[in-house]
Amino acid sequence: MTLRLHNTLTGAKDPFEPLEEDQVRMYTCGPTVWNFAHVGNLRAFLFYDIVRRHLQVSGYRVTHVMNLTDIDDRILDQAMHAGTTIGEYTKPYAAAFFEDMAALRAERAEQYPRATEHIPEMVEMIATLVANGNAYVADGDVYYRIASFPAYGALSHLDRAGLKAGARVASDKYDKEHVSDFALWKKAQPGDEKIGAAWDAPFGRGRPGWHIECSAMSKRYLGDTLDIHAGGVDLMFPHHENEIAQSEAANHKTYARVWLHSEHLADATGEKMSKSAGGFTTLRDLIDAGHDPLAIRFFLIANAHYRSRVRLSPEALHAAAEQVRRLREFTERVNRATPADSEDAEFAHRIEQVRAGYREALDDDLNLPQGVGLVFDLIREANAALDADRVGPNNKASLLELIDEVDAHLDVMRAEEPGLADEVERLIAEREAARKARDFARSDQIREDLRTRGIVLEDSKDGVRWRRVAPY
RNA sequence: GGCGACGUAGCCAAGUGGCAAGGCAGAGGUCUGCAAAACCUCCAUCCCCAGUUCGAUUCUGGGCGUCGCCUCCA
Repeated sequence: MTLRLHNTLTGAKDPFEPLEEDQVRMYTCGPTVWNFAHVGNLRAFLFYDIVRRHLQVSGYRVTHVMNLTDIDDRILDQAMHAGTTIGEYTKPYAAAFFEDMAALRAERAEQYPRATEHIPEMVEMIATLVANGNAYVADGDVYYRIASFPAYGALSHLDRAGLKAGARVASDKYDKEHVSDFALWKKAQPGDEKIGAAWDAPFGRGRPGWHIECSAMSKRYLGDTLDIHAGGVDLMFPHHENEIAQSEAANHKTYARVWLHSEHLADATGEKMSKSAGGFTTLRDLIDAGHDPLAIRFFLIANAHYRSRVRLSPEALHAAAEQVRRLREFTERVNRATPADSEDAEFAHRIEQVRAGYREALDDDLNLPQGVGLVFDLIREANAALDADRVGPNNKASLLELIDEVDAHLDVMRAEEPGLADEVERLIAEREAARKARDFARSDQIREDLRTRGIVLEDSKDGVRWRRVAPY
């Protein structure tokens, strides 16, 4: 089965075929670094991670570009209030973004271009649009002339009439030909110089509008036509629509062949989590509350399909943590298992069935939740087989291969444990001595002490094992 | 007002025109010094009403409900 992806442009699951046979050019909308990313933002970023990983699993070389928006109205406001430059203001949030991504085990993109470092590319594209008649200068501002691009609205399936009715709050200070014309360049305002938010351009000193950065930077790093462009659903209109209008008018080429949009994360009340509405949750908040980043990763990528809304709740995070624990327990068990003398042919067949089913689920528009369901089925069967000593060397090898294939997406099973503190090892040894002496009061005392510190001991016939859990 | 999505067990969730995956929580059991882990067993007439069909949770229409986009937003 070949990879099929739900393309917003066609509204269907289309077979995926990149322009070049083995190479995928992917552009994804990254964070605006005006604040910490909230968990909803991170869901989208981890969605990109799954796309990227599955493309690699499928044999493609992936060039993935994710932008950092380090100039926009909110950043200007904040820097102004803080009495600093936009560069200084955004620095910690950009750093926090990379920390969050690392904590969530997202693979790094090939490029993370920043808007403020690509002003010349943007100015050049805007100049082209003006020269082509797709944009006009109005008192130092430059606007995109939507009337010049008939295909406008094709992605979001909104027609012009609908847009006009929707443009409610657009009557501002600007002098636009049409209410839904959007800014490519904004004339410098008093105060912009002081915070480092103004650049020279043929149409006057100012700063870029939001949408132009993606068109300019994707062209710079990936060329005129992208294989995949991904983002959250809320970017579909107007952001992605505007990108298409800009890029296709400037380059006269198809901008992106496949558009992928991930659904929102909802807060506990069921409403979309959003920065502007206030009351959003960051990764830091969840970690401070005792949640394991691996569980958060699992929840965000595997609890629900990427195109369905998912609600953040402590219960859901707990369930995810339990699933991660089970996956990791299983991985360790298979790793240390002593193979049986003979193979179980029927079990071998089951492993292959699940491997095939898992691949099919992922190929079917990245249905990770379905794939994971199959894996849990097999884990139960495999545990039973291990209990009965029916897992031969080949069976074991197949299981390990399956684990690797699944972990190529999940990346939670092989994630390393922090080393044991010497003191903890000493306590385990002391408890073993107590148990041998049948001093169970002392032995239970030690186990309980460790438990309160977040370490669980398990006795087995192969010796004592430990693992970390949330302390209580 | 326009466009769109969704409604599956206590909770999360996948899925299909033919007896409804998986996880969490819960109940009982096996194992264990006690636990833990693991395993076994149990736990759903798929929002409502019509229609199409031999047969619908799955298709069509209507209703109710929730949410998203149309405005900065992953």
